[in-house]
Amino acid sequence: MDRIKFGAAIGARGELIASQGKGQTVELKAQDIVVYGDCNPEEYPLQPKKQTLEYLREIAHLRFRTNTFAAVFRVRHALAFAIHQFFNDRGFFYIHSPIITGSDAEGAGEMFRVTTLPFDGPPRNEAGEIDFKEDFFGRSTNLTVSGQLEAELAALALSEVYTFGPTFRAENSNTTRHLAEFWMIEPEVAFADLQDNMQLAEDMLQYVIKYALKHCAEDLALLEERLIEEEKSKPQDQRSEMALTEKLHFVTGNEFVRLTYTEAIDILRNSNPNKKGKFQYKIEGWGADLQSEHERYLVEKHFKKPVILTNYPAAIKAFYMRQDEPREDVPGPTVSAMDILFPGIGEIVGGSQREERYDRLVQRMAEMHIPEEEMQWFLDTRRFGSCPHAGFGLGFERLVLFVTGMSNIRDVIPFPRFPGSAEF
RNA sequence: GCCUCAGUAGCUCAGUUGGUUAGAGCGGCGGACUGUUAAUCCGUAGGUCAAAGGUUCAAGUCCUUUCUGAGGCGCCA
Repeated sequence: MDRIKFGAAIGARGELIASQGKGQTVELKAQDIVVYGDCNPEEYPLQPKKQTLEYLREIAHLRFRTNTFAAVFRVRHALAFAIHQFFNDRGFFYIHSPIITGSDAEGAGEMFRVTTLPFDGPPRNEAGEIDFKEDFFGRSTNLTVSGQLEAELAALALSEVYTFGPTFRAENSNTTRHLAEFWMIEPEVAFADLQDNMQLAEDMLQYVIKYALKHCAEDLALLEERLIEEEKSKPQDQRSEMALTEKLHFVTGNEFVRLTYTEAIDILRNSNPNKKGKFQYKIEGWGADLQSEHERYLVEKHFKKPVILTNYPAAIKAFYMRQDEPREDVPGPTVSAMDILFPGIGEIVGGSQREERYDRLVQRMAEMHIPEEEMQWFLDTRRFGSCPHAGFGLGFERLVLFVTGMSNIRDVIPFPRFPGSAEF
């Protein structure tokens, strides 16, 4: 008995009987107990008490053993499984897009270089530049920032596809919702337009959240309890209006609000915080990108539910998004983009109908200085049997963040990678 | 990358306008008790106050730099 300390691994054999204790129905009346692994409590970093998430993050190799993280990772599993099930039920094919990519023209952010060249004295060409022809792949390569372009290639053959894999961004991002290595789901659908795209995203989000509510009830209850405890120490006005499961039911039971960027600007321009100068960035006119504070206002104050914003100004969006027909009531050119904004998380989905018209796409690439010669393989989809299609990217960890009610994205992935940290 | 806040025992924290030997709870160890659920009671050990430098008769407390962590912003999913 002396060896059974907190954290020890034991095996017990005995009779399962009705329990007299509170909060449990059965208990094991042990006949014999084996200690498999001792655990010295003086050295063991975990203790049977509340410990901060920041501290547990520093011992991420042991934090699986806490109730909170065990619950988080079971929910994470359920969500991943539900995503595959959702797409499979709808006839989508799971495509494995490459993790090492030769493309660096996607413009989705800074990339991590993949190389086997030596750092001291790499081979150089006649101009004195590093000669990547000598590198492992015979060219410069990076870790992928998105599987979208490859998914488009597959969609134009298999019609309905999705990717679900690791994604890497070398941005120096220090926030509660960014990681350098994260998992992204990217469906891509042929013959779909922006409306279809929005519907697919909303259906998917509601499906997987319902799945979690149904299959992770105990874990969500534990996480909800944790949140309620945590909020007791916060001032009244910072507490959330809904408990976790109530919030999830609300999202699955209500349609997302859909509005255009232009409509959103009108709402924001006439909003109280804008008139009273409460926004750090005042909304002056049409064309500027929305700041976090603006998105939060729309989602958390104005509509109080998930919001899908569409038809952003072309100037602030990616080259591959489909150009809209000009409209008299819209001040400038727009594209068929959509961002889904969730309370507390911000952007959880970013997508668009794709520009399927070869000439328009090439023209746009030229405007944005995307080297055409490196993108021939992508342009081939538009040269040979192009068709309307649409897709989006869902940040998996942001979804897990929302469903578990955790507040830092570093706590919903087992071993988070972020600037200055790649431990374990 | 920018801004703000924080770093005191294994963990969670208190430490007043700078002023004698730096405190508590939990955890550990020793004992008592026990159908317990974060058990309880008694006793006990445990600290280079993140690091370096400075101001001062005197620094956990003030200043500078560095490191680490958190939050906000930007980049985005």
